Amino acid sequence: MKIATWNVNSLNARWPRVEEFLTTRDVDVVLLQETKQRDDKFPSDALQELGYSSAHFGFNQWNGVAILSRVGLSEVVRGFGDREDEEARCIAATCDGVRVMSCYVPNGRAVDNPHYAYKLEWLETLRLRVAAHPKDVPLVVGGDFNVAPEDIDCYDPSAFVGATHVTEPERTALRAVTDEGLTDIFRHLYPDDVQYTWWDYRNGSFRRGWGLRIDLLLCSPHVTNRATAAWVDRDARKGEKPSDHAPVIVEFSL
DNA sequence: ATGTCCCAACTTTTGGGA
Repeated sequence: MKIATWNVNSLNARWPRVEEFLTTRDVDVVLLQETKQRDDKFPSDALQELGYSSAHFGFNQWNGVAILSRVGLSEVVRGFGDREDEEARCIAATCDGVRVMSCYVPNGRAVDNPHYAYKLEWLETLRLRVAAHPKDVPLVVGGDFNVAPEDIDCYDPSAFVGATHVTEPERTALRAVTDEGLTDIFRHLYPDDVQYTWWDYRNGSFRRGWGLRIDLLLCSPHVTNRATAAWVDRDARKGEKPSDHAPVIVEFSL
């Protein structure tokens, strides 16, 4: 089984690349973030024609998350349901016995911005949802976490002093999620590999190798113990109209 | 530090977000 996560930065703008990905990468489940769509604009029919059932959670031009699956999709839960002004940042479903969650963690914007506190709160809510998950059901929590877990996941930690994505509170909040029994599968399989998943559109960051590894697949032991490989699909960051994020894929034997 | 991209809108340029 192959599960991918990909922040597409607008599904509408990215449709040709998403279609290319689905027809060439042979993935069973895809977790999307930043679809930037309302549910009624989501291309579920076009996805079905490509062989994927889908579920989407989106209110407007911001955020938006989805799950695509060609191995079944049931028990869909949209969002956390924890606040009146909830944003579309989380959706869960069961695909072939694996519970998957597609997460778009708030960016945080700046350490002194209210959005940063919101980011930490959001991660704590995610931790509670993971803690409440039955331990006998395989779980993969994937998405754009907007946190580089360690310095190895940042092209230049000195350039990020005082910036979001690398601060200790963010890393601690992310670690609190994984401490509930999940494993950052890429780092687990390749402890020393330097790989990034996001490069700013500006400054020629991709060409210069200025990236961060902020898109993660957090796996429960059932999946972690059966994982055979994980990789970043850097080719998806190249070519015509790419997202600023590359997909991350995990392969495991059910 | 900021060389881009994407979206909405009292749209053909601007502002917000990343």
